[in-house]
Amino acid sequence: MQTPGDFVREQVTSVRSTVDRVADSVADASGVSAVSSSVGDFIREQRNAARVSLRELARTAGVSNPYLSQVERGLRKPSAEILASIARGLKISAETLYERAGILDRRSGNPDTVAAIRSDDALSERHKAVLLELYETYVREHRASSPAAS
Amino acid sequence: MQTPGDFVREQVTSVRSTVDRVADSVADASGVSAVSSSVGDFIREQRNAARVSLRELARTAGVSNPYLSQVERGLRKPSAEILASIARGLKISAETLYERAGILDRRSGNPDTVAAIRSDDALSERHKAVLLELYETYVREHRASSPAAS
DNA sequence: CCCGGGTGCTAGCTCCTGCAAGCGGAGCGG
DNA sequence: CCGCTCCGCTTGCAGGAGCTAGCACCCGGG
Repeated sequence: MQTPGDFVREQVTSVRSTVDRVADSVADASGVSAVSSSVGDFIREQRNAARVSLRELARTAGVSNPYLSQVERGLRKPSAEILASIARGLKISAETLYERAGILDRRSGNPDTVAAIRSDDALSERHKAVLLELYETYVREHRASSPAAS
Repeated sequence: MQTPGDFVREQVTSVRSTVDRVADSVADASGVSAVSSSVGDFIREQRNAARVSLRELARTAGVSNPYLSQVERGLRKPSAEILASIARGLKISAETLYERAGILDRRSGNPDTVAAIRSDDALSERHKAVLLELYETYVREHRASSPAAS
């Protein structure tokens, strides 16, 4: 029989490829300190953190590369549809970009993520354990890369 | 120019119409009949439910009345900014309109957990993406194994 | 040396959003 | 009947979104 700990490890391993990429961008993110004021800056930051060229992001997002260039530099104000496409290309949530673009107000404060996961009855206990394990790992990484917190 | 009395009356009317609409939608909730396909239909429904004229909504939303007319009839595709203004004028959440407009796909699962992860600033965007992806996978698995959950 | 392919950016165009102006119709007081 | 105000809609236009084509630059290989 498998212990819960083993199961957690197995799950984490199963998403390793994705995590590896994330680890890369986190390692990169240590140098990223500038607070982006506009959406474009934020997009460019995320793109650079992901080590993706402008043209490649344009391709995966289904946008023309000149237009993406102009958006990143703040020369054009992309529509929500384009923002959603870019978010998809960057593998981040559309809400985040909308928020940066000022078309979506920030959601309620800072709820406890751990509590939310623990009390979520759409998850089995084992899945909760996986998510919590991964979550705490990420938080540790984040703290290590941005000591400015607290 | 507007007298203070008019202003008060306007506010009272606004509140009352909101209450009316809530009551309506509650009564409606028993059987959702009118499913609006486009955003415009939904806006018009909400406006009619609020007993507000097109011109008045246009005024409170800060949009021109001809344009609002065209939006409601599906002749124009409003930008997210305009949608946000209209949502404000209708006193409904922007997310709802975005969802109707197809520029925001509401994720599956417990919205509280999703919101918690999204608004957790101890996580990078890419970490959020990983956690959300994993979370959704788990929720789907859970639903598949226990279809009894409503 | 030059060529192919990569990077990001500029020029010019088309299409459509969003607005101001104006239309006909409905209700209401004189 | 006329004049006024509201309703929603149509028209024509300015401006910007988003694209295609092409620019300059850099790098590795023939």
